[in-house]
Amino acid sequence: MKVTINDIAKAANVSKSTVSKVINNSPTISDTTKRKVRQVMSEHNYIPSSIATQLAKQSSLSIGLIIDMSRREHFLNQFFYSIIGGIESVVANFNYDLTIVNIHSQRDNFLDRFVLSKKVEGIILDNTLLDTTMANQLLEHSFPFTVIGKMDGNSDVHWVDIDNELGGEMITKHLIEAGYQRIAFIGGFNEDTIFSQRFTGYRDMLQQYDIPFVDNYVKNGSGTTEFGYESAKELLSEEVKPDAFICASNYIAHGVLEAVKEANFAIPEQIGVATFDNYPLAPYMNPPLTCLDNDTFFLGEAAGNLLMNQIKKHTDQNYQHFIEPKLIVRESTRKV
Amino acid sequence: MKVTINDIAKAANVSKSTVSKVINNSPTISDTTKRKVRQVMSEHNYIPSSIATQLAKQSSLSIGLIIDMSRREHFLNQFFYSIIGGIESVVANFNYDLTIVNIHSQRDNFLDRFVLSKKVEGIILDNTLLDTTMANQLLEHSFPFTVIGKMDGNSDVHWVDIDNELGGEMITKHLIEAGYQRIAFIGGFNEDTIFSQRFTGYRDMLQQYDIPFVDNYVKNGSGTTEFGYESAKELLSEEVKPDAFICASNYIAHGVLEAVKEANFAIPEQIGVATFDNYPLAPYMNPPLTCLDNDTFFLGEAAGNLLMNQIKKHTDQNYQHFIEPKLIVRESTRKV
DNA sequence: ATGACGGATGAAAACGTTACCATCTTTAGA
DNA sequence: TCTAAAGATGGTAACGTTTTCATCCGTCAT
Repeated sequence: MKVTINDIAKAANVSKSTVSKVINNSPTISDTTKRKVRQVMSEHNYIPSSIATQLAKQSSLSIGLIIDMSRREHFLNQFFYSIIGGIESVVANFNYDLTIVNIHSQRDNFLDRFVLSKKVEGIILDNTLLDTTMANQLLEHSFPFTVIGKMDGNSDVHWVDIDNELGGEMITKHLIEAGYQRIAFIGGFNEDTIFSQRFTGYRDMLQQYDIPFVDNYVKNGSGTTEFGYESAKELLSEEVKPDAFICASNYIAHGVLEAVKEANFAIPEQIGVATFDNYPLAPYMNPPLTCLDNDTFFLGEAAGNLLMNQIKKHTDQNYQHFIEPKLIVRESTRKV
Repeated sequence: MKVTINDIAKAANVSKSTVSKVINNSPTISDTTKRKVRQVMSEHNYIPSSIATQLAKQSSLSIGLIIDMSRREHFLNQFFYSIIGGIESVVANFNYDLTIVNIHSQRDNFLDRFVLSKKVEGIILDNTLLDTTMANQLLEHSFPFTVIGKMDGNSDVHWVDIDNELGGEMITKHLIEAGYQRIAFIGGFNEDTIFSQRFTGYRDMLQQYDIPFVDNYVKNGSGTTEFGYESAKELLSEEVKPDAFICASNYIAHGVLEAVKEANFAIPEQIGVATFDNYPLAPYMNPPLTCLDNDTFFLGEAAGNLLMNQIKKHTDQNYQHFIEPKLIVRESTRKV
């Protein structure tokens, strides 16, 4: 029924070692033999068993990406597609495959079943998914893993993250240099460390430019469009209004945009609006929105490289690092 | 170094057959032996090798999802996350894992290397990715596969698809019943079979209600915001204007919305706007957009079930079927 | 007391490769 | 002509499980 290396060996009148060497294109096999064996292989429709090869070579040629599908708001999820694209592009170079594992449908035994059993040779996961116990277990087994998202404290773990604090600085600096004076920050920045990092960048940059930090200009709430709308409306009705809004998400930005238009202020001439996390429709808003663009494909690549270097035991000089976001300036902040 | 089943057997003073049976919780092993062996296993930090198990059991417990990352506009890509979620949720029930393979970075040998070598036991792919050659090869090897997207002609292949024609009918019917009379269809419907299916549904429903089909009300071009804007602007400047727009994508819808507002028509009172493919920001548009919602998670589940049934050799009575889209009515079409 | 049976366990053969080392055949150099 | 080295190929032991039988040992019915 199923054709194996033995069948080929017999049919080609050689030993199975020879067949194996032909498969792996060993230089010690003569060209004539190679031709003959390959001929027989294709006549018999022979494909070597991946699993047997894995066992003999002691390598599964796959890595795992751990996610939690139950959390819709998860960072990894939001940029899932491009992060995967980045990871895939690097592991494919090594002939590795990428297996997705939903930690939520595996909860307890996923480490044993999937990881330590060596079904994959390394894993990539989000920092919110990695608790101390798991980290220790992985380190203990010296099982290769890479974290997406900054890890404090543990100098052994490899991680890569978007530099959100820098992002906060960049977007703030841009607004200041564009001529805006009273910059508000609308976000749910306490819910999530990402937001609080961005907020820190915002505050630091104000200070750097000697612009007073106005407590009231910072709105902290849910990340909804309604919240953005209400916050902007409220701020715009004050004596001394902000002349620019930094929005923590595109949902918030939509609300802010509405409120500003409703109050009949011109964007960007009177009010500037910028938001984090560039998204496909941002260039098509009215006006097109200035955004911070996180190169999540590159983030995936970086994570993939960090992991593959561990697996291949290449030393990685810089295994904890940030990726710079890019500022994409569009109409919504072109004051001049 | 690495602890195997033999080490456990020795340490527990039993044969490795016994250890194996304990691992698989065979009922023929006495409770005392089970306890003893389990004790030893955990003392030695023993985890059975997944690969060896795969070889012995002749089963890899994984399936593959084939995608083409180079095509950003790809249907599978657009709803990647929720489709994956659906697939994962069903395969996880069978203890299977999901491996993502980018056909683009594998082009030639992916079938041999990944599929026929049995690295995965079945695959799921998009109908645009499956040419006749590949289909025949898979069928010839009786390798389980399931297609996302309708397949004409071949009665053997398992597929599941969103019923786009029905979707076109539903959205058109809704507009008609909401009281709109002259419904335009803005899309790039020739580029893609999805759009042409939707267009068919639109035309059929007009006919069903004896509403004349106005050639000029159908705009066929690129799927961009600009195209939507220009099309709507043009149509709104005509003698007999449309009073409703069906947009093939949310990009187009943005453009249409702009043009309608600019021309100072009230939505939904004077002009109705509806679009395909519900997206997160749709409820937060001004006004919130009526959309067709494709339950892509469910689509993933359906594909997963189709595939697992093949792998488990359960006969599937209905292995070619459509999934009904859902209409989500929002402000943009609430004429009354 | 004996035979049959059922419950536990073990021995050994798969599963389908790779990799090490030995062997055999040429070929080149002296 | 002989020897050493290089070039091809094969034998066999891994790789780490599962699975099929066979065996052993009590126990129970006759």
